[in-house]
Amino acid sequence: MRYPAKDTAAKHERIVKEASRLFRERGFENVTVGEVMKAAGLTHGAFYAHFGSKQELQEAAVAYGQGLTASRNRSYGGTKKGRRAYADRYLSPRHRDNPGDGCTMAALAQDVARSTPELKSAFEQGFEEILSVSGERKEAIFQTAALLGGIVLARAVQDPQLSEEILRSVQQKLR
Amino acid sequence: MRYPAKDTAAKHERIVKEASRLFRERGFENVTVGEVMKAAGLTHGAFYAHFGSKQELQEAAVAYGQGLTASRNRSYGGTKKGRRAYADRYLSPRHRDNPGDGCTMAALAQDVARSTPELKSAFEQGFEEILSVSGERKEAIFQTAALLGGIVLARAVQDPQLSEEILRSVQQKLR
DNA sequence: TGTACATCAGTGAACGCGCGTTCACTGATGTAC
DNA sequence: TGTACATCAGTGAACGCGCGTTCACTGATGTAC
Repeated sequence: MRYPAKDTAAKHERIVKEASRLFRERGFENVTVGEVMKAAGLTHGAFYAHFGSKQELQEAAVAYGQGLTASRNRSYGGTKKGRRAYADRYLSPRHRDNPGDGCTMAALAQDVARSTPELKSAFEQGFEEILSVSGERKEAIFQTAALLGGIVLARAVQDPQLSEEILRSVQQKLR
Repeated sequence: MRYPAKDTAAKHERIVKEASRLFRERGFENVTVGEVMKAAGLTHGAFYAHFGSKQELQEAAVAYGQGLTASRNRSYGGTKKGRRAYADRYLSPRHRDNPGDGCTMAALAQDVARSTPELKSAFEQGFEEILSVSGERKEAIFQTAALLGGIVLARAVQDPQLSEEILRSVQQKLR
């Protein structure tokens, strides 16, 4: 049957949102199109009414996720104080343990690095937006790298104490 | 037919070595058992004479790769000067463009983060070894995070100029 | 405003391919006597 | 030292499953008159 045109955009956005969350939680390869559609409250066949391929969804999801991070950054401002507060939040156990709600770069940067130019461009565009709201450029690049590396390491080790130590060390050194 | 026992260990190591390289280049999910075995000069069926599963190979490959990084770190020493020289090499275009020969953490940390406790343990053990040869602990953790974040970002963006800028920025800030 | 009809988002079965894994088989090596 | 035989790394075909994608079909919505 034909569905209300006014709902289409909302459904589209729901697909992107759920995809972004699931991809951040598990990576592109470990999330199926079917899972994303189910999370969005639809069946898998409908997917191709919204996107040409899973690859396209990845691009939309990365762009969306980078936008979220940019918004979050913006709310802290580009001052030294703002950056420090952002760093504390970024390097928290809560962020570490909830990649699905967290930074897209911290969850998917390596997958993006191995992927297509289109996906890298989506990543890059978001990264530039993040830089543009984070104060002095070189400083912002460095802080992003340190934060990213810190949380990635904290997520990759098994021992909770070591994980905490990593978060604390990066946090302190960044002050 | 039965094969010379003296060659078995060498073949085993070749499998791990090629797996480590291929995984670093493309990630666990984008490398097949068959490809690894072909790279090692064997057919895929023989794989299960060496490993119980692909998962086990991932663990061996990460342990091996982390060992390589530890050796490299060791050769630079834990002095301030050594760390700086290491950082310059780590943040080079050459390292960025050759993940297969590069740091395992920079290539696979996010994949490890999503994987099993066993894999995280292999990663962690190597990380501790790296720390143990890198001078003052907190300093070493921070530097590792910044280097990791820097190269991961440099690999994930599409524009070569931005990529260079990221490498340079992290390099300079780390001095 | 009412009526006929074309549209197209969504459904769910099916397709086809690739991958991890299994398995029957091989035959030189290593071992027991 | 020689001989009989068991072993097992390696081969290559096959299996089974999951996934991305396709497709025939549905029927309320939107449109033309």
